Amino acid sequence: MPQSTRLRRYLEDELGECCEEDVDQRLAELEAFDLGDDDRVETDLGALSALANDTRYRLGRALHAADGELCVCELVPLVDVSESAVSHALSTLAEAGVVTKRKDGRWRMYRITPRGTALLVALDGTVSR
Amino acid sequence: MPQSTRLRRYLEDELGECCEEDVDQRLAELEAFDLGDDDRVETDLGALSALANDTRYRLGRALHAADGELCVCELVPLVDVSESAVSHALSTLAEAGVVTKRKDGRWRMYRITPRGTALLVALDGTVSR
DNA sequence: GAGTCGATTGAGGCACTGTTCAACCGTCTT
DNA sequence: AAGACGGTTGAACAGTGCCTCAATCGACTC
Repeated sequence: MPQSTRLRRYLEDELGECCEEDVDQRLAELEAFDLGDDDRVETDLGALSALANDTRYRLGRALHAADGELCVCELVPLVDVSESAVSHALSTLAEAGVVTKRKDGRWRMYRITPRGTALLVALDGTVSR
Repeated sequence: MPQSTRLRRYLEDELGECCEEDVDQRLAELEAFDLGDDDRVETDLGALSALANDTRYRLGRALHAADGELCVCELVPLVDVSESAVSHALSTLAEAGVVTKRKDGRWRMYRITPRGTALLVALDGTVSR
């Protein structure tokens, strides 16, 4: 963490003039927030980014509502893009761990994962507030 | 929903040859998945998009870990971008309902919202699966 | 094995995102 | 009132993202 005189000033202000020690402790606390390991961050960003798109969000919603497998041909009519776009979208979702993919003859079946479900439930549980 | 002969074929296949009635019912079910009202979708996409960026995600994490208000000057050292970028990022997060903003003299305080917390907790509860 | 079908893949183009830089806005100090 | 300070805002530009089109692949049918 680079030196930040502004931060130091703020902390001295907030913690009162008490002592240098408290300021240092707070600086250490703040520094600790930073240590999300990068793999974890990348994975989380992947999941969030995957759902952060109209098409993919709607596909996720459909799979969540279906509460089971859906075939690509069932998903295509639910969104307003080409079949190719749906395939791209499902691929992105799968790579992000939001859905799983299964072959069944010439049909491809998709199912939402616990992670995808958890994110949608989190949104449902916090509507407008 | 546009006509989809492929879908109809799939449903007849899956449901067995039983009867036309079941196929129609299934089609109605699928159609029902679609009716997420658009405002809701937009809001959800806003929240997901807000967190789907390295800088904003880390800021959200820090505010979540802090479990209370943090000042901009405390957040700047935690991410590797300019102070201006942090301001932009916090503004985006606030507009998306992921954080709240409060003025305190010349300091600006930010705090994570229940919605932001819920999303991060959802991710934490579903690591690598 | 030729043809059909469901679905995926890659290329290309346009729109959007995220950052920095510079100017600016309130607040506090002196 | 002048200046310092914390923070925000807008413009500009590079980098991504998301879609469509065309080609392709594997599975099934005849």
